[in-house]
Amino acid sequence: MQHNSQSYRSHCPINFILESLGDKWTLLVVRDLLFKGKRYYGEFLASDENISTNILANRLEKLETNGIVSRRIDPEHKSKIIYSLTEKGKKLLPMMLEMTYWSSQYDNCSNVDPAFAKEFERNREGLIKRFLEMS
Amino acid sequence: MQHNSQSYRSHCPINFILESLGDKWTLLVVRDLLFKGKRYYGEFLASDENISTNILANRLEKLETNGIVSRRIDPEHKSKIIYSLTEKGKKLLPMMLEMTYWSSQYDNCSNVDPAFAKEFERNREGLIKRFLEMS
DNA sequence: CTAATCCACTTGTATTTTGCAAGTGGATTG
DNA sequence: CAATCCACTTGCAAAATACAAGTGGATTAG
Repeated sequence: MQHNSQSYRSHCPINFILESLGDKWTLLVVRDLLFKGKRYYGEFLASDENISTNILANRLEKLETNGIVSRRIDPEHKSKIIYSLTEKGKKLLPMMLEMTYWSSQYDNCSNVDPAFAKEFERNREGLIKRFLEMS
Repeated sequence: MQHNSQSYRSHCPINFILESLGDKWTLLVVRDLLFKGKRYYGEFLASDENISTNILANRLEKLETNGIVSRRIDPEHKSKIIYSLTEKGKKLLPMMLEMTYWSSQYDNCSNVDPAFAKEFERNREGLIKRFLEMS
């Protein structure tokens, strides 16, 4: 499941990120962690896109293997597991915001707050900082 | 193959971009158009990652359907087809540069020029403009 | 103390997508 | 006019995905 340096198709940076995150589900988990404050398996399962439980388990495992997500036991409920983003995971924020901005321009049913696009154009750095403090 | 507004799993912007571009191959084609000046089917086929010809044909079709890539006949060789990015496709550049920057930080075999990361940190807007003029 | 419930998964199976090899058909070149 | 180039298409085996059901340990309710 994990890559060693020889198993990559190439060392192009675009290819590198695609081999870690390039599928239809993985970034939805990152989104839930980054923007929606989700932390539990059951919370990811409950997202609008209806991810299946085996796919979710597999993606969380890959994300942990790749050092993007970490797991720990909830100290208050010892049968629960808390997922969170590592530093490496949090550094995906600027890319995620660019994705959000692009989609807000081209999805005519987008649920992005129109104020976001304006704020992003006007004060991108400030927005990034604010989101980082949140997460 | 194409989406209508009801067929999306959700209207989350991250989900929107994933449904257009979220797989292990599509963005490699965008990369070749954006950064490598490729224009012909055979050039995409020849990339380092070894995309299969049926997958390439399928992804080019989806990209065209989604308005990210356009096709025209090469006026100088009428049996050749030139692929190029639309405006919508070119607007993926900032996201692609964020991906490149992230990978350059975390792939220890990255082939990204170390000067890129420094320039990106120092003068992101200028870099984006320069790349856009190129493409 | 015990039964029911919650939680984070795992398992099984049908369907879909992918990867690989080979082939096609029209335009161009020699 | 035969060979080659180009942009695909086809067939098939292997892998990944979707959906439904089940599991096993910890917590809660009575």
